[in-house]
Amino acid sequence: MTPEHLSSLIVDVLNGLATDGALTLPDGVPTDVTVERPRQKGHGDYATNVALQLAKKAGTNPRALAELVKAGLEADAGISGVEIAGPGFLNISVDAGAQGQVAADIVAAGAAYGSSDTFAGEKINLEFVSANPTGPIHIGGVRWAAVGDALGRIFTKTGAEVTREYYFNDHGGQIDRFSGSLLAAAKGEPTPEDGYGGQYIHDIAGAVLAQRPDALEQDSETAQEIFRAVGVEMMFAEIRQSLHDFGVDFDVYFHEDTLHRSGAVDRAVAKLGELGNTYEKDGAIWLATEKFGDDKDRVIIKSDGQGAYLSGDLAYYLDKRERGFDRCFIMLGADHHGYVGRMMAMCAAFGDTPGTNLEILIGQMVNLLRDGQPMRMSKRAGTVVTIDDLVSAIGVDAARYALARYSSDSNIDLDLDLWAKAGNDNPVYYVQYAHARVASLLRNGADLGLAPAGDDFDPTLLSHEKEGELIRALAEFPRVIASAAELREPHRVARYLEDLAGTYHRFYDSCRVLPMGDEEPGDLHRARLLLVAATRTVLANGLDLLGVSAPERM
RNA sequence: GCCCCCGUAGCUCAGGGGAUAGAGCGCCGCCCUCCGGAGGCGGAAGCGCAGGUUCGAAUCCUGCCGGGGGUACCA
Repeated sequence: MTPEHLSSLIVDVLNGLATDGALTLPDGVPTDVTVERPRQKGHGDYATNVALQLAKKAGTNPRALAELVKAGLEADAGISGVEIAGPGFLNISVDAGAQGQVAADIVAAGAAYGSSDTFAGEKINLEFVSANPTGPIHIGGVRWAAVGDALGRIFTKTGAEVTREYYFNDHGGQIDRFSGSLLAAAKGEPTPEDGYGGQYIHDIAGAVLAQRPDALEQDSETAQEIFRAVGVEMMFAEIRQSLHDFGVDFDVYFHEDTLHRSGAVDRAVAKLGELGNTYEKDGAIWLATEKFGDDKDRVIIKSDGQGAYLSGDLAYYLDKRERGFDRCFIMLGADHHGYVGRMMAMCAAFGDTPGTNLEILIGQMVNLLRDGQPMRMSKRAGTVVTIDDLVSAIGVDAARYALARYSSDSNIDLDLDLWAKAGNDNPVYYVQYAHARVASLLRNGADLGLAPAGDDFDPTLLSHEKEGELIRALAEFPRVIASAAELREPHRVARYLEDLAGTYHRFYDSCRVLPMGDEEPGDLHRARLLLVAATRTVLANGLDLLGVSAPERM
């Protein structure tokens, strides 16, 4: 008996009452009802507030409706008891056998456990990181590397077809400044006024020269073009490598430049014009975004004929839609939240539905602390903290977990000393350690010739209070994933795993799993071993959703 | 000025309207006769302020206070 089963059972009961005429709901019976785990002991294994929710619509009082539902539920063999409490809550106790069976089901499902069809049939495009190829990925982009990739895994787990995409801004003025900076560095000249500083510029300039020793002998326009083409390619390769090392590989690396070269920008602008959403003013072409909720209209083709930055986004969005993505996600840092209004307006200007066809997620800022002090980052001072710096400081697992365990709505301070520590106060170790302990216990069982219970499994053996709590925690996993997907909040998975680790520890403390001393191995040992195996499955599957390893030993 | 995010325990943070608000760390007091003490049990301690909606608000709405980030024919 999982919460999902219980929920549909309650719906069945409500439908039965409606058919019998005992219940009249103007809006019909809901297809889904809330089933939650009460935090209070004595409130049953599960609780539902359906009677409270529906009483008013049904023209009855909550407790009277609760009585009807109670009678229906008690008829089911998987339910051992139902009580009505407070204003009309139904507190439901589940039969130990029906509950214990969940452990076997989890082990049988294995790596697939937690999957659902919540987003089945959805073609989802996730665009994230998309850091400019003018320097290494800095910490702001890394947050979305961790969270965006986890979100992709979560969507996949809930049945969606996911494409991860990186938009590579290799067009426009900043690229000119980047190549100008490389050229200056190669010549030994100071960094141009509006250029990029930092050691990496010199490194790349040197690398370009090594590849093209003739570069400085060309006229300055040709030379700059060499530095642009080769430098951007090098930067791009470095970014891809860093992301790969971080465990994030994109399906599509999309080059902005191709949109301008292929005429895609012109077509997108023309299309918006046909829809009556552009106009000319002061020699520029404007997109009428204000009527779609933006603060003001935006230039898309500048008066010099060049596409403004937004023009690439228009064409890119259109391209994604033409490739069949009904849901396009763009993940941005809080320093770009000002784009949301114009992007959503742009989406509407194409005749699409903002919030459905286009969804923009904003991640707040990340600060890094070392020795309790914030690491001040400045591009000019060359003190940018990159993805590689973070990984070398705390490792990939800790970095990904640390960035994924907080709501993206919160700005966070990551204490590098804490996250580098092998200890209980480091949440990633807390969860990974639980997995390692579980794996160790299963190994020890195997050494004793004890395997988790198989076909002979008697689920009623798992009737201890702590066993029930652990099983119910494990049974939550699919719902946690589904809600993480629906709310676009991967941190829920991390928090769940931390709770699960605690629940497991309490089970382990109360319930001896392996035989003690010369005790004869029995069915209870093997049943508990099955429950331990189920726990391992969930911990491993959960960590995998975050892109964090599940070590066998630590 | 206007826009976005945040304000919950000493600290870092969870809590998608529900019953007595949680976790980890820190603090106080306990538990090692065997499966990993990176563990378990108990205790002290909290929703920024003021209104509103609701049978019910940390959660939704409004205002204020405090912190962070934005507000280009740059990309």
